[in-house]
Amino acid sequence: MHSPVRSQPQCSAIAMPAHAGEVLFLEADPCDHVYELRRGIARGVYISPEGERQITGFFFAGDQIGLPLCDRYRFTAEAVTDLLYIRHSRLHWHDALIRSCTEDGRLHPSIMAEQDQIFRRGIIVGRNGVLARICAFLMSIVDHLSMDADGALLLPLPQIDIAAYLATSPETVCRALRQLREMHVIAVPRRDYIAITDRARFEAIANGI
Amino acid sequence: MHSPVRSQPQCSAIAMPAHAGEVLFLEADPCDHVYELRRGIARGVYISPEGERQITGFFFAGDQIGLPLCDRYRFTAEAVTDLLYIRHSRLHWHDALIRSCTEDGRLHPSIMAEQDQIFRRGIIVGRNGVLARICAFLMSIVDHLSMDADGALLLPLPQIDIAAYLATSPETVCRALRQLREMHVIAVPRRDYIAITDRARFEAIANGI
DNA sequence: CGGCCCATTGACAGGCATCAAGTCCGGTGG
DNA sequence: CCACCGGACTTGATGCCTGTCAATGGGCCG
Repeated sequence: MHSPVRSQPQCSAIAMPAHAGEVLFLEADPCDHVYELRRGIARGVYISPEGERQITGFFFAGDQIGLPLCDRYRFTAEAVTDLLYIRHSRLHWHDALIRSCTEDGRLHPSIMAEQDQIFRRGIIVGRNGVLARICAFLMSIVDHLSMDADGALLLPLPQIDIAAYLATSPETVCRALRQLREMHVIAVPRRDYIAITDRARFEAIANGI
Repeated sequence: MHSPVRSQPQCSAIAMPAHAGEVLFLEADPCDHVYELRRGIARGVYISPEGERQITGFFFAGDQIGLPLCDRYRFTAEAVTDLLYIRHSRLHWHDALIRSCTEDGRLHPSIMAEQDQIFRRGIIVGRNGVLARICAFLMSIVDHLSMDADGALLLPLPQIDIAAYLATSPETVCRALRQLREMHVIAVPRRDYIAITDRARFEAIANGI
């Protein structure tokens, strides 16, 4: 069966743009495409039947979003910042999977990466104490953040989204960040920037003191 | 279509027993085997560096435990009740995966099942309100429970484990169950049995009123 | 029968959600 | 260039939820 409509051979050559807030795909849509993020940050959003909004994960450059493990997307994907992404067809991704399976003898790394992320959020949200949750969350994404000249990390995530990820309220996130600032564990030199000033204590809090 | 995976003469012929509390494998052990549960209930346990214990999921008859997506198990697997299980070698499982991949054109269902379970716990734990968490949890496992003659479901899970799954305390679980009983949403005819007496309200609570 | 673990219940304090203002910032339009 | 506007962030006050500690009861197993 050859690819129907969207058989762009140059498919992976052109990165498409998306503006902040834009929707890549909706929950329960048939997963016909895998989105490979090239630049920017995206979020996975799950909305319960009554409108409770949870963020199931954040995606960074290099991540694959919306793997077709089942027929329909389990969450909605939205751009947090402006994006560049590439859209692979489901079949193309499936071929790559089988190739990686038979050649390397291991599963496509993106499957593990996706599951790892979901698993990690479960553990983080399962902690009690907002300080621990925030520090654990920041630790889990710190490797994906770009560092400024003076050592500050660019963190372009609205606190609303952090709250939705950590299953708490924006006010609580704000207060927790202030507390960390007053403890001299982190610093916020500029808007959207954060610096970890006391790494040891930071990790201690993340792991539950 | 002939029966797919289960044609192993020796391997799958003998189901091994395990007693309640027994460990199947430990977190961070190399995942050399996949455990197929035939009878009983098992739990996945994650223990944080400081000893905080979370249950990442429950496994029922038919489930595959410990898929080798990465090199090492991400959680410890323990028997909740007495078990019967079959242990497949990693290679054997991998072969079955590739076969299912190339023949059916879809991934091994167990991968999806595992990810589904992890995802669902994240959503459940992310809710606030213990009543909602408990009802959502029970809804998610009710299909795996066997029903008694009088319509009561066998639920052989200690409240301690339910609490560790829901990221709360055993006392809170007990109080929440009592509250549901007083609301006539559930009934507890015998120890380890539960009956849902008001399905509509039950689902309403599970979904957040 | 004794011991142990689990379930239950009560008392209490602390954390966090919620509501309500107020402030800051970037963007837009005049 | 400036004024305006809307959204995000911040802060305070308040009450409920739930975690914690402690004690009791109950069932199971040795």
